[in-house]
Amino acid sequence: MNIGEASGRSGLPAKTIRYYEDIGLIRPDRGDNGYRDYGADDVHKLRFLHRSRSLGFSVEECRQLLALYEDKSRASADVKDIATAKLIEIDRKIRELTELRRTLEHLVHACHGNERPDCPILEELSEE
Amino acid sequence: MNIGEASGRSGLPAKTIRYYEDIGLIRPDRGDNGYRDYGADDVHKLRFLHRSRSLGFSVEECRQLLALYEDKSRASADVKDIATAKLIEIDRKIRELTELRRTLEHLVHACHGNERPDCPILEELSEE
DNA sequence: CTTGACCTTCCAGTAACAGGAAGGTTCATA
DNA sequence: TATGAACCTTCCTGTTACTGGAAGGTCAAG
Repeated sequence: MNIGEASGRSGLPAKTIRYYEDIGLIRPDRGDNGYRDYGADDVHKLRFLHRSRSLGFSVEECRQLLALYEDKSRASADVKDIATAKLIEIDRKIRELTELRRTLEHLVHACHGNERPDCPILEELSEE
Repeated sequence: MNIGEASGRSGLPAKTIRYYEDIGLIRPDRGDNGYRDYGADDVHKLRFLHRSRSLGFSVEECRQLLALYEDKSRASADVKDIATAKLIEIDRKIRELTELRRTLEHLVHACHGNERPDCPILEELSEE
């Protein structure tokens, strides 16, 4: 498929997809007309990139995560180490998002009006 | 306190803190010597910025989130709208992180060796 | 066979910092 | 009192991860 369809299916702008090719993240085939030609597996990778980028992982981290998929012989210890480190990082992000959510919900529902600016939530945020 | 201590307490590099001042996110006092002087509430805001940035919110989104704290009369509907939109976004991020975690864990523990590259996880990732 | 919607490369701009130079301030120590 | 380390300041440049736009080739429909 062309880049437009790959863009539509992955959610990434075509510009970004070309950029990811520039920096060597994805290597689509080329048709005789010079157009990029994406397969279903490319779209999977693009989706994955879209997600992990939006979740605060850097492009280099995404490159590592992607390597976990592409490594055919995933037995090596360093690959496992990377994955384990990412798992810890993901858990931390989930915890922080959950806290952020609680804080925000508190602000919206409970803390309306006059009990500011010395709202206890600000204190709460400074913990840990 | 000076910027160094504010940096230590918030986890943000001093460079970043100065940048956030440049773009109008935080307005610390200045001492007679020209040094920036941060209060405890400033540190709270910096912590908050640190977190929300690392979770994939843009600086402009962080500015909105911060406005929720700073808005003394938080009765206005648009502020509530912003907060509600952020809550939805946070929920989505949590869901996606949870999926990413599951995927990664699967890769590390279950999917080792030869069942690739047509691993079912890639199919799974393409859903939704 | 032209029109519009694709696609291409290339170059410039933006966002969100990070590094480093050049210089002022503060504080412990000699 | 002086000197040196460890702070701080502004300013300017560089990097990352895109984004927009120009200039031009391709393709399917009318």
